[in-house]
Amino acid sequence: MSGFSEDMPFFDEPNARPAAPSGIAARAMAARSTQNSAPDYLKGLNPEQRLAVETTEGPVLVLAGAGTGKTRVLTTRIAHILATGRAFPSQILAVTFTNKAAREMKQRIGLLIGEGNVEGMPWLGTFHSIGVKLLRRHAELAGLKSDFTILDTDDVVRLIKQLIQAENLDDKRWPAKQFAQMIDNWKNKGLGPDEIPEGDARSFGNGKGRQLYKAYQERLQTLNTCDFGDLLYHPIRIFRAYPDVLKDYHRKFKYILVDEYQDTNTAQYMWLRLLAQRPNGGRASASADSRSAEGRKPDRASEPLRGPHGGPAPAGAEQPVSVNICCVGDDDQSIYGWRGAEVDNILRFDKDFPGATIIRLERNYRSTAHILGAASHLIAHNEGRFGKTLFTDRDDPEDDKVHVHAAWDSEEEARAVGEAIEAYQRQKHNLNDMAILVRASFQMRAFEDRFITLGLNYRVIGGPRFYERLEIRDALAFFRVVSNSGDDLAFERIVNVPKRGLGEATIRQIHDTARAMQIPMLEAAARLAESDELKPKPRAALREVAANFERWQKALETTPHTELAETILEESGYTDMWKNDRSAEAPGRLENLKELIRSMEEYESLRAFLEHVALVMEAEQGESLDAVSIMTLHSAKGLEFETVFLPGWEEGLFPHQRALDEGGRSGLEEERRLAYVGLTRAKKNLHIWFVSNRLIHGLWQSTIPSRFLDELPETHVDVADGGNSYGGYGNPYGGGAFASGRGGGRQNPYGASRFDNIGAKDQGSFSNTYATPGWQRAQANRTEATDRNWGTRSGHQVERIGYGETDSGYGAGRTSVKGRTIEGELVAKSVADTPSAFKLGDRVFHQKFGNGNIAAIDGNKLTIDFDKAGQKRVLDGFVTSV
DNA sequence: GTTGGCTACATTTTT
DNA sequence: TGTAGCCAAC
Repeated sequence: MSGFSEDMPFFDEPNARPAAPSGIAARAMAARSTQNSAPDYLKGLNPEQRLAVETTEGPVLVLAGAGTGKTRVLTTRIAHILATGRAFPSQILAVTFTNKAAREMKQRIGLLIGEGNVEGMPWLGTFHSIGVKLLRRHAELAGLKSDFTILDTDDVVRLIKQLIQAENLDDKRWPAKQFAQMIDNWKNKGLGPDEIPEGDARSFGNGKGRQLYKAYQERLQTLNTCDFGDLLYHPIRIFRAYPDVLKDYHRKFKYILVDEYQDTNTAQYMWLRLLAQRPNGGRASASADSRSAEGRKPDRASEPLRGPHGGPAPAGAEQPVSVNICCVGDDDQSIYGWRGAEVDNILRFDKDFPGATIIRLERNYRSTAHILGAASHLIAHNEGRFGKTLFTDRDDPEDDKVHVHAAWDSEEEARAVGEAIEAYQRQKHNLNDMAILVRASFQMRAFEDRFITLGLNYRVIGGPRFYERLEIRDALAFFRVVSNSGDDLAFERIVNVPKRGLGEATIRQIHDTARAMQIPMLEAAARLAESDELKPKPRAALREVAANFERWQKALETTPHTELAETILEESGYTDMWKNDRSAEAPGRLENLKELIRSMEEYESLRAFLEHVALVMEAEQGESLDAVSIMTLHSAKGLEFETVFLPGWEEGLFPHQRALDEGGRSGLEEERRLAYVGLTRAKKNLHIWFVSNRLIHGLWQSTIPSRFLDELPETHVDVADGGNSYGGYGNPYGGGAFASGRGGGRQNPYGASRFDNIGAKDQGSFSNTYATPGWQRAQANRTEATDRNWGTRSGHQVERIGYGETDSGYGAGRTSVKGRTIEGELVAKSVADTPSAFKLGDRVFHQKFGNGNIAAIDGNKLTIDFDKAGQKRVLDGFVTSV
């Protein structure tokens, strides 16, 4: 039943501690016992870090502030467990959130313990990759075969769309994408179709939500596939339904480590608890030093699994005891609440794992005292946190304060940031050491434009990835069908690629046949090709397709997979299709296909490769180029840079209006944590910017400085760009003007911000950048540079890490302006319906663009021909009659 | 099967 | 304002 395979030798291991491993570990132990001095790997740890490493038994929560050596603690802890012979590698489970983190840990552990020296590695990976590993072993318990494939989000949406249509629902009214999101949310909470709240079920598809969810799960099963959520959800269900399976894992894993615990969602939490909590008296807790038993409080002990449907722990009435679980995280860096992460998981750790040791890492090795001071002061405005105060011994009077700058609008902001970067560059700073971290991706555009004109190398990180490119998906679809002929979604994607004259009608017919006979579409296609139900042309085409796949599937056993992959792309006519394509992207796509084949070499089989692609969506990129990084604050988590620029600190953008509207106070707190993450990325230099005018949805809006600026402590901040009255530092951090209630209706309740007047000095300088040659060149260049993933223009290089050809939308910003105060006036009303007080041809004045004549009026939106700035659309509230 | 015009929408994103 | 996605028309 348990289906353990050969690489789990521990079943024969004695119950007692394993014999000490060989190699470095043994030497470490020897060194320890003979000289009574710490082994090498412990050297250089501070006392808290060392405590976190050496407290191996019982539940431990390490609250690791930004830059306090979190990864080091985790990896050293693993090394320590191994070196002291507490466990074999295979008895350690280490979970991370991202592949990047997993990779980094693997590397570091390899360095610490010497790769060749230990038999096997710990189970180290992302929740999802470990989920796959588990699920492959017990696939049959989830109604799958062990060679199941993993669908990507695109497939999921297409599948759901089919189901919605099959239910005769209007797929416009009930968007598949939305439902996919709902399913994902449910799975993130560990909810199956029968467990979702009635309200949820009713809210979609004329009350057919539950039915659709069920149909979806059934469909996945017949296709022998999983979605991402299933990788967590199935193991949880298996653990619950088959206690003996779970028990095997209880015996297996003696030590569990979790990275970024603040980001766990409910499902991940359940998964962890199932693995970590075991029946009392079980031998699994034998190694515990009894701390966990002693300190147990009654409250949660009888409630083994929290959550709406957290059934009883498999062990029944026995009191659960947790293993040696060590979670590392930082509640102040929890920024993924919007996708289901529960900060609460970390805040409640000591209740969930009674008797937990909590260790704080507060000594920061990254940033200057000014940066830390600013960050700490800001984050202190949040309630509901463990409370940590980062400190550093560093005390260099040369260190710069945190700079706050004002700019008139986003262009000026980009220009000024560009200048600052060039200034640093002149002081021999590397571009690689600088980063611009934005709240929303639409902000990136201004910087890109500017840097292209300047010829400044930059690198955009984030966005759609390698595997999401059209040609990669197509190629993978071919491979998937070869690997799993039941993968109808992949089949549908490529039956008619390249074009073979198989239109909708034929595909429908294949579909229907497949459904009727309960066979995969590929097989149905093969049968149809042999029948006379089709017209000669599609029939011949199908016959060829079927013959191709049959041949490739046979070849799978005999041909090396890279070779086969190449053959498939050749024989299917796919490569030719792009070779014959004259469009600009075609060569790049062929290049990507080559890259794909090349990357397959590292994997031992086609299946292994497909799994890798499904789980690891990032394209690994060399960073040979010296370039400024531009990315969102979210993707900056975990990174550090010498110099950091944080533009766009304005109300509505940061904190984002939507976070405020939808998340209320907790939304605001998450935004604040995001700000904290941003601040703490900087090692030495930190520059924050805000503008007074921003173009949002094509309209110029006046903005007010972010409340977060007022939350920065005066002592560590230097407000740059002098020359104007900032109204002194009156009411610096406005004592909780917004600390109560959820945002309140009005946006600027702390009116007396010390930043209110900054930027005003620019009034009257109608910098007409649009008309400059520079701007126009930037426009022209932009298209060219962004069309390719790698644009090389006259020595200037642009790198897009993870960006595919779909340059996913710049347009973004704020959805609604309701309730938003602009220059002291509530705009909501005027946006809605108040007709403009102006007439066509009126002469008006605008702060940014100067004088002009009204060319068109659309409600309160005016199109104005400005004398200098050309035609612009602005809200009527921003112009005055002349 | 492609193309153009229309509409809806515009935060963050991993796996 | 920009764009993606969809449908109707060639």
